[in-house]
Amino acid sequence: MKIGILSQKCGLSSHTIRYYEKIGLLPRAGRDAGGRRNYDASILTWLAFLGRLKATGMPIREMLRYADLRQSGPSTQGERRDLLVKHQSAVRRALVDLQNNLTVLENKIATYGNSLSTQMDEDDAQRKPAPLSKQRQPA
Amino acid sequence: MKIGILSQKCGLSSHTIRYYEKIGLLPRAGRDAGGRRNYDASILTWLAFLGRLKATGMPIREMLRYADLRQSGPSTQGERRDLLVKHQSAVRRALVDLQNNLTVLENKIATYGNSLSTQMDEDDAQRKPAPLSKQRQPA
DNA sequence: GCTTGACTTAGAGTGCGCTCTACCACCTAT
DNA sequence: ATAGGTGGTAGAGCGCACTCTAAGTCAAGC
Repeated sequence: MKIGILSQKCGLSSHTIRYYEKIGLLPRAGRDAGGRRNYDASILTWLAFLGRLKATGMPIREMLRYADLRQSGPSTQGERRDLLVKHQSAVRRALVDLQNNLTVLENKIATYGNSLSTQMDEDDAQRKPAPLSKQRQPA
Repeated sequence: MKIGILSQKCGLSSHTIRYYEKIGLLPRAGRDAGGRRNYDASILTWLAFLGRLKATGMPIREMLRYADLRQSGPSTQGERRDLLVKHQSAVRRALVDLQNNLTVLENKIATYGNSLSTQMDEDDAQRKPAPLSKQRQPA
């Protein structure tokens, strides 16, 4: 499979695929006679997995760490598992935070609904302070 | 309240607070005789609200839109509500996606658990393709 | 009255994750 | 044989959201 086809199948641009290879997220692809990358379908599984990590907010640095462990063979399975478990916790915290913030947003919208031409001028007057727990936002 | 105190109270750096004012997220602060910003406690409510929007992934452009509507007085309440409702939907979708992706991650970790020294060499072999629904990731 | 430190401005720099450009090589169809 | 499309590399540029620097002002404490 050439890079253009892979690009269509995985939804990343050829540019991005080459970039991923350059930084080490993808293994160096085999080449044809003319030096063009030639992919095996198996790369799609790996790209899909990377997509999951990305969609759950894992920074590229960390994906790289995982990719490196993977390259190093089966002896690194434990470490890889640890990395995923750690990430899992982070995602769970992010999920809880997002849920809380959504609830606050819903309450806020409800007050808008109630106060169409009521006493509210300052729309930012929160009724319930509601815990703004430690956000997962980068410091 | 001077900017340093506000900074401590809201958890943003003085730099960031000035930056927010510069781009229009915060109203131009009143100044003392020496030209220094002097804040009223009410700004904290607004900053907290901005924090919620940020924590739910709203880009600054959109917060700016909201801030501008707010500046324009109560006649913009409907528009502000619409903006929040739209954002709410986006957050809900993001939440569902995150939940799905977390589930996939959990399954993956489970297979790691099962396959300590089993047939698995390629850790990225997914069992169930599991819908990688349209992600909220910027295209 | 002099130092210290929090403040002011404009604007430069940073880190992330791409995204695009320039320019060249190759391959296929007409 | 040539034109167009696809690919290659190196490296510049971009959008976002800050973050920091430089150079100066001002008020308070010793």
